[in-house]
Amino acid sequence: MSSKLFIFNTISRKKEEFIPLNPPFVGIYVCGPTVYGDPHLGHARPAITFDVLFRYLQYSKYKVRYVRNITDVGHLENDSDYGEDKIEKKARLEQLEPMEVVQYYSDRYHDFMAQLNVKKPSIEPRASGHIIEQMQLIEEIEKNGFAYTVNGSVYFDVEAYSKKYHYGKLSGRVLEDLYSNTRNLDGQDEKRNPFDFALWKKALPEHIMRWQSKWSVGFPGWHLECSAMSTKYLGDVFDIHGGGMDLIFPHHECEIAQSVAAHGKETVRYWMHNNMITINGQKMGKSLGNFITLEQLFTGEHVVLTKAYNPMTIRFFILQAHYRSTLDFSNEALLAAEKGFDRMLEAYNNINNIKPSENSTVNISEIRNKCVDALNDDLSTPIVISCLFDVVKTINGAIAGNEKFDKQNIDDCKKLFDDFAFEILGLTHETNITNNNKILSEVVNLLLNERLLAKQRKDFEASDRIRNQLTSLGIEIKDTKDSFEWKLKKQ
RNA sequence: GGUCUCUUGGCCGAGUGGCUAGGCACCGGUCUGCAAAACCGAUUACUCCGGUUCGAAUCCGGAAGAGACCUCCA
Repeated sequence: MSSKLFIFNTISRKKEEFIPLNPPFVGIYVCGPTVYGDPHLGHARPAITFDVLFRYLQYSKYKVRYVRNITDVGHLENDSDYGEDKIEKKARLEQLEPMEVVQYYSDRYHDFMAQLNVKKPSIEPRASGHIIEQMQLIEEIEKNGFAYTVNGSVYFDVEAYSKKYHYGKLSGRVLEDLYSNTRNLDGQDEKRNPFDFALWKKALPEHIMRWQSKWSVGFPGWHLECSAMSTKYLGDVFDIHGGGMDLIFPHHECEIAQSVAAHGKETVRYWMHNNMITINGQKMGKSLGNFITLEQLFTGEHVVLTKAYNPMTIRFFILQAHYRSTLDFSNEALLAAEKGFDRMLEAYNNINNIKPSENSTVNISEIRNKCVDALNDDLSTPIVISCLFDVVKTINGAIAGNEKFDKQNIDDCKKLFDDFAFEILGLTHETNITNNNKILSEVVNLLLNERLLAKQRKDFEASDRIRNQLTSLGIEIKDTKDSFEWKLKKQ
């Protein structure tokens, strides 16, 4: 089978072989969060998707520079007419500096991403730290004749641009359609055309974040930061740009236009977009009241959840779907994922209990090849997981005596999980609470030894009483031939 | 309204022109004093209507339903 990585390039709408510009180096830029709100499921999906890409490329011996930005400028506009940002409102009410809000939610984001075992990017630039670069970019665009200034605000001239280049090539938009379909919102009379977008915006008196520029005291347009920061850290042309599908238009379309307008060429070679998340089949949205933050997920405090889910369950669940499919969250689906993932870890822990035999009935290298092929086929993590479950089945079969592993199989099997489940998919073993709490562990062993004695003298009433009480406390008991095993069940 | 995408068994979710992933649930069996776990086995699919084909859930056309985006909002 092929050992080449293919990824779906949004701009060509095809799977393309991934060939880095300067191997072994790979540059990736992913749109990170706007840190004015608590991190939610919509943040987890791109973070995990591109984390797996990052991990897989590193596993494949590439030297990857992964840049994921923090947006902390441009969205603080204090517009009391409509659509006021709740966080901004809160910041204002509590008399916080915008940077305090930014710091708080950046920390929250980092904390939750760490819980999801998302690796830190190589560079995490902030828009507010790159105002000069953004101004320089505007000047380039201006110099090339693709921008105009009105009342201290600078706008990108889409019409001028589209005479020379193709505006809409990423999203498939047609300019003529945009003429007729773009809504006319208030406060847009400065623009020549409704689809023009701001490069620099003059600050209103009540606007908090503002910088001096040659055009006005103001702030950069919201598409600009990614164009400026990606090329600053990854070069004029770089390999992969990722983000959520909702960013394709207008955000990424505008990024392309800005870069081409400034440099005369496109900067991104492969565009990758993850699909959205739904809750019980419905779009997740603040207005619909079905918005689930990561904190709510981890504590279980949300109407659609019956219990708390730990971060690895969420990660596992997200990876069970392909990143370009919509993924539906429901309590039932999460329960199923939790159980399945537990079973997988249980089997992994049981590898050590397999007694090696002379011959073998399993073929681990074949499954390993399937895993590699799956990842090479546009990061098909669901297939990798299904392959791992095939191994789970053979491990359990070996314990039950239906399969035979030789010494090499056992090592290969362990390596397979270590590489694919843990290193590349980034799942982690649960820390076994029995190891962390010696006293609990010894008390449970004590009780179960008493139960064993009761069983031996056929006092089943006593033995069942001990078992039932321990079970109701959340301890799962497994009887073996002459002994027992136990573990703590999740809440 | 425009552009695009999707529609798989009780639930989630892969996939390919014919050999019918995987997880969870359910059912039967093995094991067990009884359970649990595990193992073995069975059952339930491809929204609808046409067409292409020896053969389509997979390709083409149409219908219905769902979703995404349509500008300063991630």
